[in-house]
Amino acid sequence: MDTREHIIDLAEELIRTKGYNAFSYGDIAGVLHIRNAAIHYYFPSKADLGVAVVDRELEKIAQSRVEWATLPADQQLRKVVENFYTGSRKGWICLNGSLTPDYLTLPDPLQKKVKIMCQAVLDWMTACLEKGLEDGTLQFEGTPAGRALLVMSALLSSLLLSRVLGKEVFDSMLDQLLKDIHLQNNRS
Amino acid sequence: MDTREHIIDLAEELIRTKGYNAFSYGDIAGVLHIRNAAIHYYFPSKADLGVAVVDRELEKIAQSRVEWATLPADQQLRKVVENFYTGSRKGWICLNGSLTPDYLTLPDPLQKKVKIMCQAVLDWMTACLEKGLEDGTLQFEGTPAGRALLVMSALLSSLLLSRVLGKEVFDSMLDQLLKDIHLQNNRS
DNA sequence: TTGTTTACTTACTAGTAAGTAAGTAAATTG
DNA sequence: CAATTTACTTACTTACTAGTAAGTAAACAA
Repeated sequence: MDTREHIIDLAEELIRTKGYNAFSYGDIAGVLHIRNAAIHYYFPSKADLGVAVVDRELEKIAQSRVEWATLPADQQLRKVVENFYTGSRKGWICLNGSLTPDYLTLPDPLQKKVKIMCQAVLDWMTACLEKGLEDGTLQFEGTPAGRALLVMSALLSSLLLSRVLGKEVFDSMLDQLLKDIHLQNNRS
Repeated sequence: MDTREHIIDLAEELIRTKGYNAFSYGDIAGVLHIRNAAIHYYFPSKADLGVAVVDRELEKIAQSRVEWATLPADQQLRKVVENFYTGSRKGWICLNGSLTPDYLTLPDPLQKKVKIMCQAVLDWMTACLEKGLEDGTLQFEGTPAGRALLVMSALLSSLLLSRVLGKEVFDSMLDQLLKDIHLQNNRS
């Protein structure tokens, strides 16, 4: 019954399926059976709505980091992969995969948030890989920071490409990706 | 002086910087000092223009495959990487990186072309990695098809992420990526 | 009970989008 | 030379878009 949260939910879905520039307040209003102006009441500009979506994602990331902090690195990674698997089934790409291609067209405050979000994901992934080396649950070539970029990149692209080329692509990519860090893929 | 080609040039630039949904005929008309309707003369609908951009890219891919066919696999890959490096310097992402996130919003004929383009890049990359195993210029874990997905993914994402996080990201990713296929990065 | 805030709606503006129809000057063709 | 095609322009329509201003019914607070 929380209209504000409903709006953010739908905005996230629209951004992750159609992209920031391809959705309008009308899309959301239609589903929620309210008027466009009601959305402007909560989010005066579309930029504000975009920022709210990214802010909520940033909170989720921060929460997960705390919540999973005590788990071994391989289990943390499995949980991340699980999230991407859920997205893939729904045909949703990740926020970074949706917002970074449109980066140059985004309003300034949203650009800043996207930058923060990218860095947050990368930092988390780097920390996770570092921990994996320490607790012995992961092994890979190169530095944790460099490997983190490739892992992030593969996760992002797996959603983009599997939507176009078919879901097998998602499994195939994750299989190869996890082997690169010596993590057994227990889905395939 | 070939207006038609000029229009495709600009459309490609716009798609690769701002995205398909964020550019208009007006953007192109303004630069070329012609009217919107002149663009409709060559490309009746925006879908036609999008298709023309992808078709030209498909031709370039086919041409390169033929032209480089006799080169060792590592040299072929270096040429591909060179292309991405050029894109990165200009802040252009690749067509797949731009069009796959918007996939669900694209007009049907353009969706079909994007699918064909993705598959063409993937096929070429797979063939290239296979050849690398045969001619001994490349070594990697897993199958050529699986590795090709990761290479393609890393190239695509390197452009997306380096625009947001800084150009160092591009170098860092390519370094790690090339090491995974035992190809020395002669740029860093 | 009165005043204020919350959560909207109605009605509107101004701008931009793709796309079309009709006209035209210049080049090309028969 | 006449007819036609090429490469546009002008002028327009239709459909959205984000965003705003003013109003309102219900809930809440003093």
